[in-house]
Amino acid sequence: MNTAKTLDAKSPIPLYYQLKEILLAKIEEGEWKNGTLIPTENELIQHYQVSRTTVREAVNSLVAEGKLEKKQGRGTMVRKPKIEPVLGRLMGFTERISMLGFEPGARLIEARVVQSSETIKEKLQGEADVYFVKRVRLADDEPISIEETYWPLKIGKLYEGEDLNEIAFYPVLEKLGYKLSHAEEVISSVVASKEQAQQLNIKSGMPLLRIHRTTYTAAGEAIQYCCNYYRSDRYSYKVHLER
Amino acid sequence: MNTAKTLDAKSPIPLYYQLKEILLAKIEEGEWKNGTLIPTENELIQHYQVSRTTVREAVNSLVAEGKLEKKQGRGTMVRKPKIEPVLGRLMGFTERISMLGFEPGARLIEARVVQSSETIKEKLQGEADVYFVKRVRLADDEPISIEETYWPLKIGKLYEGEDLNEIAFYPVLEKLGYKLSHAEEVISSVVASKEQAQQLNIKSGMPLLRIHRTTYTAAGEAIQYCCNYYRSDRYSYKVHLER
DNA sequence: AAGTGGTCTAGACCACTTA
DNA sequence: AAGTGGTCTAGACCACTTA
Repeated sequence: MNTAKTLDAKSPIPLYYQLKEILLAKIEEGEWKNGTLIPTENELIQHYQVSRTTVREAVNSLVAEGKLEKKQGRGTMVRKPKIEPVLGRLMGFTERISMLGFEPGARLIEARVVQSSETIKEKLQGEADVYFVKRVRLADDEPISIEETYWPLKIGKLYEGEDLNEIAFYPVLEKLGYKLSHAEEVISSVVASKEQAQQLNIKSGMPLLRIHRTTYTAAGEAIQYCCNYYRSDRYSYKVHLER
Repeated sequence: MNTAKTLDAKSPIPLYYQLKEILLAKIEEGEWKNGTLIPTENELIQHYQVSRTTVREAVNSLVAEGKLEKKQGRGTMVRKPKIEPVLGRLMGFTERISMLGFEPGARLIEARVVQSSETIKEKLQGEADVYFVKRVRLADDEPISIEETYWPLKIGKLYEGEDLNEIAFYPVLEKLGYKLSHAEEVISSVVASKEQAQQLNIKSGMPLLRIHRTTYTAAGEAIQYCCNYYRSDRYSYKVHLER
């Protein structure tokens, strides 16, 4: 039990920070399980031989990070992993649909190099030619959306040889070391064309949610532009707003 | 200068919190300008006759909220207002449209007490009757959306006597001390009914962006449920996602 | 060198939860 | 009644910034 690391008072690293790291390790390594109470302030004071202020500083910063939760009179608890803050998180179709509890799928319509339109050029910061992939996306084998993606050629190359009826784009990129950072989306409403209706197995004239997305790497480079058309009867878009 | 409020040691409100509110007021009322240094910890200790711990607790919580910024050896500064994080911010139509550079407006269609449907009951946490307001919203005198809002009766009462062809809801609530906290939205796509098309001055069958919003107060109470139908040719919804 | 915030101690009384 | 975290005091030494 008392394998506990001790704090180094001579270190330039503040005591509260050393303690915080120790507590964090116990949480992440599962020594302290979700929902259980951690030792009380007095126990931590005794154990690590520091003042209450120091203990509180360590614990409070973990509370601020959402790792711990304090209740006056009761104790300090390891926080159950929050219900994934799903909203506002950049995800691909595969990831999103899996998370919603469906089996993701794809049906390739076409994949080829095309000339950039003006829009594409603007979004992808001037690429003359781009790699275009068009797929119907499925959830539990039912068509949910039409996905039209445009990639800079150097990215497109990475997908050659991959089975476009199968792959999810983002995991491939991340495995190759690309760091996705954020995306901007513009959402609007359109009615299904005859072709779209057929591909989505709905009647033409039905409303579709159209989502344009531009995705950026951590370096600030636009790495993807896509246009997705979602069946509005099977998919809705959720947003969380803060005042 | 020394019109400063003093702290009430006998109040059940903690000293650090009283102090925090005082500091916050000085920032928001502009007594302390953006980018200037606020009094030092020692000055605050002297002035308010509290311990350093208490001062630090007040200041640190404002630092956590982004209102202040500390620099060791230099002092504590009022933080310049961030480049408005417009996306993801809960705003009413009036605020949003103004920000986009248009003149907001409204045309009242109806306002009355109605029985709650099952949906409304669920969203507004069980209210039996609700105050319903339906308006067409305008930007530069052009119809942009149809706004159907449902309010708990006690909130609805606040709008009686107000000119519903004029008012923006949120500012009224906030002036009355209601603290809006956040909202959840569900976005989908629909086609305009004949009536909607007429109200929005478009053809029926045109696509509309439908946005359901449930708004919550800081107390966690659902204070508004609304359903907005936006012309998709004049309005699009922007979202920022983080990986 | 003087002044700032950063870290830390030892102690006190309190409100709240649980047994 | 005992134990928890919440608030608060008075004091100390430190690293960093500025003059």
